[in-house]
Amino acid sequence: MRRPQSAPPFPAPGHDHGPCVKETLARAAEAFEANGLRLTPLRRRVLEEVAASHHAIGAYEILERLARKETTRMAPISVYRALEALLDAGVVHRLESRNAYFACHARHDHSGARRIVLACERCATVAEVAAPVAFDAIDGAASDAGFRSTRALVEVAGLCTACAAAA
Amino acid sequence: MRRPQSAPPFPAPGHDHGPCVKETLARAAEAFEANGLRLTPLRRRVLEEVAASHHAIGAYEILERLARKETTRMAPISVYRALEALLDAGVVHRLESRNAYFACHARHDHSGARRIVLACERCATVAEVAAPVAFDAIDGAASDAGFRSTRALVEVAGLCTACAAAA
DNA sequence: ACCGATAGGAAACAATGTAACACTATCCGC
DNA sequence: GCGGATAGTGTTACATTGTTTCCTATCGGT
Repeated sequence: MRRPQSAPPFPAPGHDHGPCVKETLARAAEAFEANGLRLTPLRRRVLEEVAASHHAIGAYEILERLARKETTRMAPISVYRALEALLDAGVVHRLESRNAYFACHARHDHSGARRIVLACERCATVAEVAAPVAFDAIDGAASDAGFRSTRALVEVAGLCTACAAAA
Repeated sequence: MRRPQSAPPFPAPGHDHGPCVKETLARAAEAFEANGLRLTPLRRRVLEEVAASHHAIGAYEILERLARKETTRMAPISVYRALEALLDAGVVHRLESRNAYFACHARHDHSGARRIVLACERCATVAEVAAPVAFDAIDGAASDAGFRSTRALVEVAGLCTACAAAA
């Protein structure tokens, strides 16, 4: 059975992105609230930049974009601190293989984070999908090797639906 | 069936490391030869540093260790170029989640590279194991999402046999 | 001898990420 | 309301990781 997706992981090319951002911000507010933390203006601005697309974006790119909008240029550390808070809150993830950050566009459980990341090599769009079988197999292989795994990172490069069709 | 390993992926704590290095160097010479390239002194020295342990090591750490041995300090670019050649030859891999490099201590097929990387959080030892089921599951999940995958990166953090026993 | 491919030295730079310290804001218990 | 604890931010400087550019050398084939 081809497990159906409630929402397609890759957004349609010309989709209305407004709701994506809005929902992400709402989830962020919720997540911070739930941990007794605050979605401050700084964190909100950083999150807005990250969530502005379905691409992974570098920390300095965020810095650059905010600087263009805001007349004052903040220090890198400010962006990194905001990113850390957003990562902890689970509303932003890090694409390790590219040292970049992307917004989590779905309301899922991130304790455990057993989701794989798909990154399109052509359009740079990033999506996450659940893959329990894959993680079970990874844990099994690790365990067979006498390894007690605590966290598995899976990042897949390839072509998203639209780019595969275009190619 | 618990697929048996010809050699245990994690070396015994006090194992004789000499043969590991020797075999890795031999495989490197072979791999370069096969591609019409050369295992030059520089590349050999860099490889020796990487292969000196079963840990992942940073490029600048390699630079540092060579500088200590050699009176002359080379430029970072030299190490990076050597590493690139070694990566291409498949005798060194990169631990993406830590921006570090480790020697491949087994003679396996690198076209495709469907192996997962296990990195001990306590002793920093790195090992690779085959996990065809995991990669099949990853490809399946990607494909279900309409993603055509070309390369999957799997890095697992946890505790190796020895460290799990010690903990 | 000459050519193209391979290899590497030197200097500067680019990109990514942190440490240390000072300060303000907010919340909570009394 | 006061005082301490925690959370959040600014500023400066620094650390780590990786690259661009230009030039020189070496090797193998013709």
